[in-house]
Amino acid sequence: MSASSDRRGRATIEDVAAAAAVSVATVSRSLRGLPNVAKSTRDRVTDAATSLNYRPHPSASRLASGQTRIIEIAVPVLNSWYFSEVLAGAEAVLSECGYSLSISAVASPEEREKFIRDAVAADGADGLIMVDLPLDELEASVLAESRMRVVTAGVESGRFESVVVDNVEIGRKAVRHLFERGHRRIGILSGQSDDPLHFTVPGDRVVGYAEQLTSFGIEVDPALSCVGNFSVDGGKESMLTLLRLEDRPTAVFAISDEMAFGAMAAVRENQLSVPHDVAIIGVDGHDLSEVMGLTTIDQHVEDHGVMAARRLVEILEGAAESPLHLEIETTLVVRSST
Amino acid sequence: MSASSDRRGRATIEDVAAAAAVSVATVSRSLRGLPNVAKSTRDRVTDAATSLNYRPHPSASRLASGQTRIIEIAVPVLNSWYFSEVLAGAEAVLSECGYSLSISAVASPEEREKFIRDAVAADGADGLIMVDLPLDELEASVLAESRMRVVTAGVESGRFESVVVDNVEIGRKAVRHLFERGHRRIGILSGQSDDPLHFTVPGDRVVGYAEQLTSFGIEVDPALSCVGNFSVDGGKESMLTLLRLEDRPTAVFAISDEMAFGAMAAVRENQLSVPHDVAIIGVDGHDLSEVMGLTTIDQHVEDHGVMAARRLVEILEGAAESPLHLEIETTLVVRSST
DNA sequence: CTACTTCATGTAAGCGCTTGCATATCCCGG
DNA sequence: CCGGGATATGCAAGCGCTTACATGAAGTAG
Repeated sequence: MSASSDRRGRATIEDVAAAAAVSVATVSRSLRGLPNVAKSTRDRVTDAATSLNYRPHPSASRLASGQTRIIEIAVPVLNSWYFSEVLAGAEAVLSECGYSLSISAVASPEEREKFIRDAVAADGADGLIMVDLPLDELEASVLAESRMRVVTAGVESGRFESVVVDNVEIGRKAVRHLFERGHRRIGILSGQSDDPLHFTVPGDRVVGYAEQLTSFGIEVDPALSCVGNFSVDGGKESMLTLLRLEDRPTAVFAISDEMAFGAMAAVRENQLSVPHDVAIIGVDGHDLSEVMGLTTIDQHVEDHGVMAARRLVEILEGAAESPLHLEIETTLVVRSST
Repeated sequence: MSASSDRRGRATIEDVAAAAAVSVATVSRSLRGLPNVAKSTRDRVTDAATSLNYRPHPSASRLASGQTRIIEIAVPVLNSWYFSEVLAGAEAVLSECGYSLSISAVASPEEREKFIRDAVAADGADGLIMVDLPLDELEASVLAESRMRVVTAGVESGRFESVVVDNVEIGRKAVRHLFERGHRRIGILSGQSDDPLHFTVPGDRVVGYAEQLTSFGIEVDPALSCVGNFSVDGGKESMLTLLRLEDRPTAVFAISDEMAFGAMAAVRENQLSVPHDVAIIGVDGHDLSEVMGLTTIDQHVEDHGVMAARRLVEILEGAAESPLHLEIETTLVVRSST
């Protein structure tokens, strides 16, 4: 109505100031809850802001304050059960705390390196959550020197806080469970363990598997170890390979539930039954594991996101930062597949 | 080293200008590829920028230019197969085109309304993709009056471009397929169809189901219709209900693959077999449908995200905007469940 | 050789906020 | 009745860019 709404739609802090008959400084202070504002003034400002449907312009306040209230989150891929759980957990706490979440898919180590350089140089976020993206020395120091606070999830980084699970223990747990069920010939479907800087999770689980077997006095048979690619298909292919063995395993540890699903399908396709002919245990606590009757080691994935986000917010709001590694407990959920 | 790197880490446009011995205006023009810059100058500037590892400060250039190169994407939930596929598709094209992706989970109509008001008032993005979030009249006009360009996915909005599938046709297709397989008593597992402003997809699929049955001269039996909640568990529960019927269906149309998975589990739990006792068809083209042997109507979900993002970018780069509804074809994939 | 174009570059005014500092007001004890 | 410390508010200088406009340097035609 009045002359204030000239600039198509958006009300600025000046409009509010005019409406409340105060200076823009007072509006800024009032709206952000800073001290030394008279109650009556603050009310007047709040009313004016409300009636104008005013929101501070994000870019302007970011530029002026140097804080963006944006959190970047980088994941290897988006369309995967695991990462969308993490994302969901992180989003819930971040939006609750008034942060925006900006996501990027960072598939390869090259992309990762570029992502980090760009992110740091552009300086567009207050914080960064790296999910299952191991950092090399250079990347870590580039990040450490930036204004951004960093929390990693899924992998430890040494220089930043992280939320992790004990993947070695997961491997042990799985073997222990199968051993208790009477299995002695235990196979494993793992992920690609080639590049330690690409993805360390599979390696650790394999280590735990081998460790526990050894401590049970069982020799680790390389023939029983198959490398899939963390996918349903990968699990299926690998399982088919194992089934073709003369002396095939009586139980199989799939290092992810999705691989386990593939494995179950492979077993059934061979007219064999789970768990009678082959017992299968997975890792994740995937939505579908219950309905599939899959025994799994639940790693409470959504909590990874929740914890990482929570910790990052704490750090940003001033909590002491210590390169501590928050460990999420895993729980064995026994179902009909073992 | 030199006096330029005073401001902890970040190089500003002034540093670049100084290094290249030109004005900041020239740096800006050079780096953004604007015309009227001598080749030699542009090279000098580019070199300086590279060696300083300079990136324009996002907030500053956003404030000055009025463009953010941020796209908001709102989905009902993040941890769902469907939405993470959409997200993955959108992210791929947006990052390719140099946009950042900011995500929000918007669960209820109330949150949706708040989300829209905030987004418009804050004016923090150039564009917005609303996935499976129907807009009421007021919301649509609030959005229409904003600076943001909007594309919807999953639902048509009338006022904005959208990418959709023909959900009625999906219902028909499913019934047609089951009919051709000889089934006459066909049940349906649908989602909650109560609130048309909450989610319209289930309703349309039910309509197609009913339509096709009718046109085959089969009366629609309300007893064969069960409302789940788009989840595996929902599908399982609903299926159990149907199985308890005296005259149970010989085939069931689950309006999502995840519900179909639940249904398959329910059937097996009753010592019955799929497809012998009950045939099941789903919708989605879920990653696991192949391994589960589920017949499904693939709706190429990732493409929804790709198309929505692509169209939004086109609009932002100046393409004519027409409230057209880009329709993604669906394809029946027959497997062992029918 | 001059007048008029073009093209290249610089100048400076914002963009809408935040925030350090200055100013004004009020209340209290002496 | 006055000085001084709180408390409340305003002033104005940025934050790091973009961009309209002014200026300068060449080139071109008459």
